[in-house]
Amino acid sequence: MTASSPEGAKTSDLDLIDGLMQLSFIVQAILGRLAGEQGLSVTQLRMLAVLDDREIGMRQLAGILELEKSSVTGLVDRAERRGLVRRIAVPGNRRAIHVTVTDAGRAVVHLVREAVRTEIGQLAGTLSDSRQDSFRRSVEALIRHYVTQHAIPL
Amino acid sequence: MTASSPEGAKTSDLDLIDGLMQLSFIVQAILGRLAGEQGLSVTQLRMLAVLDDREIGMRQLAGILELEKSSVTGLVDRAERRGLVRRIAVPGNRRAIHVTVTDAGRAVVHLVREAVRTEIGQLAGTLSDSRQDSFRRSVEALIRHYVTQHAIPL
DNA sequence: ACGTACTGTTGGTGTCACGAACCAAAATAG
DNA sequence: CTATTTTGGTTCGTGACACCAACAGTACGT
Repeated sequence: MTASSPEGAKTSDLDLIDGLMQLSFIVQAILGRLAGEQGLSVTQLRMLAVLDDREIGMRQLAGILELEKSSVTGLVDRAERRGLVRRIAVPGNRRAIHVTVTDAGRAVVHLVREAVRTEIGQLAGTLSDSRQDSFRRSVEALIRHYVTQHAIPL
Repeated sequence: MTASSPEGAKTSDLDLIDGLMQLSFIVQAILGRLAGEQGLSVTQLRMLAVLDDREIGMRQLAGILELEKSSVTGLVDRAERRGLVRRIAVPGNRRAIHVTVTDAGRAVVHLVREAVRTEIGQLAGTLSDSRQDSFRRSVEALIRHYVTQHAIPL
C-alpha cells in the first residue's frame, strides 16, 4: 500500500488499484471535511442523505447503511437530539417506527451536498470533457458491477 | 446525495460526482471488510501501510495520516500492544522516537494488501484493457491535481 | 392461545479522534 | 552560557461510532 493516504501520495508509480484506494481516501477526506464544517460526521451525512429520499424504519436503515441495528439506534438518537431527524410512529404497527429528516436536517444535508458537488466538481473539471465522460462511464460500470455482484438489499 | 452507500446505489442516473462518492464508499467498504478479517481497522491498515515503506516519528506519522498527534499515540499504543509495531529510540535525540513495523505487522499488512489487490483488481478487470488504462490515467490525474492543490506535507 | 419471528432499544466493550494540559529535550536568543 | 521558546510525545477527559448479547413488546402462523 504505497497509496494509503492523500498525503502519502507519491504522485508517481501508481497502478489502478493503488490509485483507486488513494482516490477513495481523498474523496472521503473531502466528504469528512465538508460534513465536519456543518458539525456532521460522514456517517450522519450518509444517513441524512438516505433519508432525504425515503422514509423508512430502523431495520431498513441499518440494512442500507450496512450497520447493526443498535448502531443505528445511537445514530438516530444523536441526530434526533440535534433536531435533524425525527422518529414517527407507523399507524397500524405499534412496534415499527419511521425515521424522517426534519427541515433543519434537509437544509444541512443540501448545504453539504452543494459544497461537495462544487469541490469534487472542481477536481473533476480538470479533466477534458471527453475524458470526463469516459471516466464517468467507467465509474458507473464499476459501481454497477459491484452492486450486482454483491446481492444488495433494496 | 442519492449516492451515499453501496447498497443505496440506484445503479442508474449517476453523474460523475455521485459516482465518485459511491465508488469511494465501495472501496472503503472493501478495505474495511478485508482489513477487518485480519482484525485491523482501516486506520490501522493505513498506518501499517505507511510504515511499511518508511520509519518515522510520531509527528510525521500524524502528518501523513492527517491526525492529531494524540490520536496517533493511541493508534500506535494499540498496534504495539498487538505486536504489529514497535517504538524505537532515536540515537542522538532523546525525546524523539521512531515507529517501525514488526515482522508480524508486515505479514498482516501484506496479507491484506494481496486480498485488496485481487478483489479490487477483479472489479477493475471488468473494464476493457484500453478503458482500464484510460481510467487509470484519469484517476492518476485527479490524485495529482488534488495533492498539488493541497500543499501536502512529505 | 401459544410459540415464534420481528422491530427496536439497552447496556457493555473497544476503537477512534479530538483538544487542552503537560513533560522533557532541544533549539534559539540575548 | 543561561533564559526563553519551540518541538516531540504523552496523558486525560470527552464524544462519536460500531459491535454484540440480551431484552421488551408487537405481530403473526397455526
